[in-house]
Amino acid sequence: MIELVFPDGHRRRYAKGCTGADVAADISPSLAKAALVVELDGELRDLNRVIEVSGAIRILTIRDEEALELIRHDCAHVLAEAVQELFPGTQVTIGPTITHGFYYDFAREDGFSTDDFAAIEKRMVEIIDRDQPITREVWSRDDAIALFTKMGETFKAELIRDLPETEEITLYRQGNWVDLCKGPHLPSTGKIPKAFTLQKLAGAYWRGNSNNEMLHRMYGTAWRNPKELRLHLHQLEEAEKRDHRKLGRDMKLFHAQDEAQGSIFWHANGYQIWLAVENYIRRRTNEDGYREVKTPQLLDKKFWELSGHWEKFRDSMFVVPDEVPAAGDEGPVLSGDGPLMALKPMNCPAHVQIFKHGQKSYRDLPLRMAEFGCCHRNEPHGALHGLMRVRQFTQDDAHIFCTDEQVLDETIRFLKLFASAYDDMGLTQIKYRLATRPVIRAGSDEVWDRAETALAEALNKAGLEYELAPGEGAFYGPKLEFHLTDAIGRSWQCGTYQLDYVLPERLDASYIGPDGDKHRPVMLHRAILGSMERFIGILIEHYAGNLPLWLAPIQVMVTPITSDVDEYAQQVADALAAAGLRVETDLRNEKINYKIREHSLSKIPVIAVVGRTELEDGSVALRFLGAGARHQVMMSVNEAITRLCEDATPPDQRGK
RNA sequence: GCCGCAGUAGCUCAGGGGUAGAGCGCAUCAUUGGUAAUGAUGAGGUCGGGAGUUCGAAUCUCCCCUGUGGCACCA
Repeated sequence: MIELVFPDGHRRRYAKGCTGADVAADISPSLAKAALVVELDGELRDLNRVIEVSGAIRILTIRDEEALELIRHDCAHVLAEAVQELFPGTQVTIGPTITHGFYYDFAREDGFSTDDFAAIEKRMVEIIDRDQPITREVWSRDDAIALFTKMGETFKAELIRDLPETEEITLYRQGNWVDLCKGPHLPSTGKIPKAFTLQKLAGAYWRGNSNNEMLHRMYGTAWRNPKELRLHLHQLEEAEKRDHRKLGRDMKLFHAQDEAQGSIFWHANGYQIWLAVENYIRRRTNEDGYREVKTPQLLDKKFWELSGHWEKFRDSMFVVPDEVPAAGDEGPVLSGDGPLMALKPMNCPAHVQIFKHGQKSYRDLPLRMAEFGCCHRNEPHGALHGLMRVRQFTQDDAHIFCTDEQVLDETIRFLKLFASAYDDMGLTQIKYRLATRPVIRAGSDEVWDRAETALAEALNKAGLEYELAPGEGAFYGPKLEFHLTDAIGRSWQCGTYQLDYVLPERLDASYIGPDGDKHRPVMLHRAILGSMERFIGILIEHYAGNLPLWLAPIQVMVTPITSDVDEYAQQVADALAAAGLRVETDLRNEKINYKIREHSLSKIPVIAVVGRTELEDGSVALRFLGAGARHQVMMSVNEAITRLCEDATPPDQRGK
């Protein structure tokens, strides 16, 4: 006999060799029907798997989050079975669950089209209707490899071969279809709710390596019931409305066009956001002991050779020959013989040149050198994405030259500045990552040990939770990465903080120590926002375009109701503008309803409505975005100025 | 760069081997209206580019470009 303990503390004794299904049936017929999987001492197991030992048991139904995960996993299996039935010769590979759904990677010469989805979904429903039991089998490694090899499933055979020796090899069978899988699974295909849909088709490299074969990945989403599915699809549509590319058009912020692929044309409204953000960071860094510099766009290739980037990243640099182009139309414009320069992809070597200019003393350290540096990188075409991934971008960059002993304090100091800036911007969901030494790297292990320890200690002292990203550091040092999420849940790196013992060496930067000898400084590369472009994209999506007043391009729209008050409207606008607010007037011959709608849709935070009443008593009616007409407030022009100026003050200047 | 999808008016999109469509926007006129679309009239596109099939291509085929969703990459 064994004894099972239930979540409510009850204990029951069962014959050794009973299954989860037996236990559920023993409790109630309805539970027997609803049970999908059991959790035994924290391990999820198939309902029909024999329970050999005593332990804590939990019987999971569709209401449990873990069960939803299983449903998604089973959906992936059913998808694979459907695809193999419909497209003979297709090989299966892996099919895990992801947030909100699942995918499955297939190998097939001819690939697939989204036009195939309807037929595949129909077959999936048929497989569910077959309600075939899903059974677990334990196989020996060699037999399993032989089985899949015989079936022509070379990818599966490779997977098994690479499993650790200790791993138990389990196969799951549903009807005639069999797959290598760790499990667990639902008892039968019929338990899968018909609340799934295939969403998209994409290429994905086998084992994530671009040298390997390209597989065909089908993504799907699956839920407990059709209502949940509909809700999820609706949420996706809503999220798309926050897309910065769409809002960028609607709010007249920026555009991109073929002739400057991957670069942004900032319109007046968009550039106003840029300026507000840039000036904010400029104030914050100045206050924190940085000095701002400006360095050249075009630099001789020797700097990139020295830094090591020429070797590693030359294929994504814009290289420019230093040569007078041919004046005539005949023949090539450039001979190609000129010495090579490159548009800077980063600011570091240029900052080192400033550091090296004139002798530096240990008394100058830490030396914090900042630049809003415009950089160019020839990103792969498939990587370009709105403002998030561009070929020309501006970093709120800075380099701190310091001694080894100063690294910890500087890191803590930076983390404080960083956290406070993001707080002011209203961004709270930040993922901190510590990226450690990559396989190919410069510098000794001892140096890396020291650098990684310093960053981890600073994070701990700053009280920040972080995740480790082993092997993802830069070749010259470990990094801290600061990631933010866009409207549809994609994660983007914004800020960065990198420790570098290599570049000062390679570019021969030194300072005179108290001992009178030359020493190497440590270089800290850091950016709070990262790329201005990407950060603004994130801000737009975070606020769904409804930017706080201090960031909004147009803060107030003064709108007369009839044309008799046009002159007064202009006076009000002039008074607000004189107080430093960004104001426009809408004197068009349109009805007030129309104007309110239009300015609300273009996300202008405050509409100042003026009519005859306001003209008579020298007032304005302020209508705030999202609050509606009921919450509008009447006040004198002077009161409006006081109130709006207060709201429009950047967070770092409040109370000053 | 790789795989899927898309490209028709400024924007959103319909259409589809035989004279290019709608709504919004824009222009003009009328209207002066108190809080999310006033009405009328008009202008605007050789349907992303190139080649091919055809009597005839925006439509079919191929190549290229760009965008887009992923994958890979991201100093």
